[in-house]
Amino acid sequence: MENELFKALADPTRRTILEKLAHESMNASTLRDGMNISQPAMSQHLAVLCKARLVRQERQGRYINYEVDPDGLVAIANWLTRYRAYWPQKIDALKSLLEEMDP
Amino acid sequence: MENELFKALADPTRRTILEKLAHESMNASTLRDGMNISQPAMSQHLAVLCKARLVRQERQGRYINYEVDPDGLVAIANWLTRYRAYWPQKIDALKSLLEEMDP
DNA sequence: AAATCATATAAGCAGACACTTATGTGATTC
DNA sequence: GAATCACATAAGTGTCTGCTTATATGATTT
Repeated sequence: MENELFKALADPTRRTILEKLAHESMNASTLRDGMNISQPAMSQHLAVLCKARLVRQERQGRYINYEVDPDGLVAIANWLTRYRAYWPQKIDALKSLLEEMDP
Repeated sequence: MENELFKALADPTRRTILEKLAHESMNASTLRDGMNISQPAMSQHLAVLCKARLVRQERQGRYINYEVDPDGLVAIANWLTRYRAYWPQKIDALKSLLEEMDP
């Protein structure tokens, strides 16, 4: 759902979590390193991100490994397409996005 | 600022306003048509959207005309580029985004 | 210049949200 | 199978947010 997606992204702590996961998948405890946040808080944030399909989990023995879920990102891109008429002529941001993808 | 951007988009009423403006620029009073919302509420929402650079205003005689501001949209696209490694092979959403733009 | 009309601000309130501590669950290891 | 360890849920609290009504601002029109 669209609302869950944007609400999930509205919190800076969750965006930080997402960015960390984009760099490397890891479990919840490792995610906490360097972030001044309690264990339940991290658990709650991850639940919100999972529900928004921005993150997905996969049990890995004793730990649960969290990783970026492309589904949520695609949903944002889809949302952005509604405003394609308003892109400026120079779309550097989109250009770089494209260069990384196979046509 | 990134936080203002996502917080602005986190509210469904504001996303509705943005979508209406994407279809056609208009003033605040016209925007209210069909939306069960008070005049001050609309004014406050527009202020938030303007601050996030998703909407810009331009006085037009007696009215103020509001329109989509590409700056905010580009900022989202920029943010998305951080996760380009996670795009799936089939990127229909992005494809359609590109097809509308001149290379 | 006075009146009018579109928009902005003030003040206050109810609900949502992010955080905490305490406790529960559930898989793994010894 | 009992202990352990990662993670989830419960319950409570302060703050933020979006809404309202009332009032102010500020440009336009007569």
